Amino acid sequence: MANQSPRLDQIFAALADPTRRAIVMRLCAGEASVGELADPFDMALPSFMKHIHVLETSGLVQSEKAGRVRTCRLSPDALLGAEDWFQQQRAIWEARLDRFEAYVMKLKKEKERAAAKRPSRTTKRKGAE
Amino acid sequence: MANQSPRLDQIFAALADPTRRAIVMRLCAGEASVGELADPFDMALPSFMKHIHVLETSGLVQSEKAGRVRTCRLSPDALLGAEDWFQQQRAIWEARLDRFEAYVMKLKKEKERAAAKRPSRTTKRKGAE
DNA sequence: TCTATAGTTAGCTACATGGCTAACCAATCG
DNA sequence: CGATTGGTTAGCCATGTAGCTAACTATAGA
Repeated sequence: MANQSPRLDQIFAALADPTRRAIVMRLCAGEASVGELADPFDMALPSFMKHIHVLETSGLVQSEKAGRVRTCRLSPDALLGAEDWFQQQRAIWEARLDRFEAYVMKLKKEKERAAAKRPSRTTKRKGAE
Repeated sequence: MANQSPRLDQIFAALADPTRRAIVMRLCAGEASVGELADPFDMALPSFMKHIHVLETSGLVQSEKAGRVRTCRLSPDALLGAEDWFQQQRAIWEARLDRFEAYVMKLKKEKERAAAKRPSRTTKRKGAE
C-alpha cells in the first residue's frame, strides 16, 4: 500500500500554507529568483527563505545558485505525485458509488417483482442505507 | 483569485498526516463508526478523536451521532476541491510549457533560416534557457 | 578597492500539533 | 438496577512551525 509515504506528508504539509501555495503558483508561470519570489510578500527574507526550504525538501521546488542569485523552479513530478493520490481516492470512491448504485438497482428490481406478485400492498419503505 | 482560502489550508494540513490520510482512504470505501476507524491504529482514543476533529473542521469528513455511536462519512466535495487546485496549477504549467515549446520552435525556425543564409557556419549553441 | 545587493546563519519568541492519562457522560445489555 | 461499551472533556507535555532581528558571506558594479 505504501501510503505512509513521508514524501506525501511533506508535499501536503508544504501546500497547507498560503504563502507556499502562492510560491508554487508563481513558479507554475516560470522560474524566478528568491528575491523576485519574495517581493510580493510582507515578510522578512529569512522567514521567506524557510518557506523556500520547506518547498525544496518536499521536492516541489528545486533551486540552484549562480553567482549571488538563487533561481527556483517547479519540479512538476512532485505535484503530479500528489494529484495522483486524489485520483486514486476518487477511483475507489467512484467504484463504491457504482457498487452502491448496483445494490440500489437490485433492491428496486426485487421490489418491483414483489409488487407484481401482490399489487395491492403499497410499496413504501424508509431507510434504504 | 481567492487562493488564500483557509479551506484549502485546512484540507492540505489535514492530508499531511498519514493517520488522517489512512482515515480518508478507509472512508472512501464506505462510512464507519469512530471505533471501527480507530481500531487499526495503536493510539489512545482521545488522540484519535483529535484526528477525526481535524478532518471534520477541514470539511473532508462529516459525522453524526446516533445513540452512543458516531458514524463518519467522507464528504467528496472537499476532496474534489483540493483536486481542482492541482488541476488548475497543472493547466497553468502546461500552458507555459506550450508557450515555451512554441518559443523553442520559433528559435529553431530562425536558426534554420539563418543557416540557409550562410550554410558554412556550424549551427551549434548551448544554453537555450 | 569600496559599496551595494542577494542570500544566509544564528538564535530568539509565540503558538500549533500530536501524543498521553484520568476522569467523565450516556446508551445498551444482562 | 448495575455493568459495559463508545465516545468525550480536561489538562499535561514534548516537539514543530512561523515569524522576527541582528549579524555575516559573497558576488557585482562603480
